[in-house]
Amino acid sequence: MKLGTKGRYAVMALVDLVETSSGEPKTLAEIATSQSISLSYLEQLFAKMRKRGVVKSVRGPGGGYKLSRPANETRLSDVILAVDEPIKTTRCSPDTGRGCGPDGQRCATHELWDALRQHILGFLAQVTLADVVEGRAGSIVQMQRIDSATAA
Amino acid sequence: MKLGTKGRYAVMALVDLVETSSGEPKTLAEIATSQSISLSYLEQLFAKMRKRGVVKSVRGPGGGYKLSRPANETRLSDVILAVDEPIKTTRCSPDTGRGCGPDGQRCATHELWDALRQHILGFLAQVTLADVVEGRAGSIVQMQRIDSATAA
DNA sequence: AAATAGTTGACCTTTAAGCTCGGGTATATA
DNA sequence: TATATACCCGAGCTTAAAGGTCAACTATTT
Repeated sequence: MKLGTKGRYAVMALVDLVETSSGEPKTLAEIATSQSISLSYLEQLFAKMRKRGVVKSVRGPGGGYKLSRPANETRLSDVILAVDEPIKTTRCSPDTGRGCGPDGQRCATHELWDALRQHILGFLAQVTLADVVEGRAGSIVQMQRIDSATAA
Repeated sequence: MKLGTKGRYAVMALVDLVETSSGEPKTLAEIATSQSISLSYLEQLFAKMRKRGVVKSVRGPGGGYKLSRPANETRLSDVILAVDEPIKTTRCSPDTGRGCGPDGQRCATHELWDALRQHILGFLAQVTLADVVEGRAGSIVQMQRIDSATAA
């Protein structure tokens, strides 16, 4: 997970795209102006989203971008994974060789961060663009401890 | 949320502390060696955790650090919040003035990131140090979509 | 007093996030 | 076929912050 500005800008731009949708593709220049984001930066973000199939592009005059699928089928996890690159929660493994020894303890925390990452992705996969636009993003996902023992 | 190395190192160090616990306080120098983390860096982390009440220190010869409370009552959210400082999911509000106009659209995404942050914290609050040590951190928290409408 | 061990804060170093620039390629209209 | 529009792409700059070190100090025990 990254959760930098890229993900934020991408979602903001897509929200803008949904709200002003009219069937016709919308140009990045318009979005850049109304959201005050650099055009070049937007181009990078949309290029990535296009590769991931989140949006479609129409070239030439009158062209622009459209969502590939309806807003209520566009998951935020797709958006974030498209623009915010891989992930890197651990430096273990064949990285620096530091931390994480061969003593087995390594995997205890390793497993934890994996679980957290999965959890975040799970959340984002449950929320769609439509949820965000319609302001119900905050109250859609519920969470609870499964386990019985040792809960303080 | 931050989720940098600080949080990782802090948890690793505390796991080490729990696993080798014997009632007696443990010195940072020992942890530094066995986890191959810089001593000075550890000192910074533990100082923060002490201020937050996660650990207690004992000074002088024979001194060191101990957990303030049992491992199964030490929540990871306390640890992370102690070492990984504030949070900063949005640049809206009176920051740069960019993004987030007075057009109301601002709060749509704003609310989303808040929800995500809350969700992450919620997760970390459900998992204790004991969970990590005993390797059950991965399968403790469950999540589901509440809402009925519009789920794709 | 002497050794141990925590405490503090300034400061250096490196990475990568964030953003810009300049040139290219496709397509639609005239 | 010319021209304007708008997407496409990759190199590269800049800066904030994350990651980590150093040195000096204070408290406590033996």
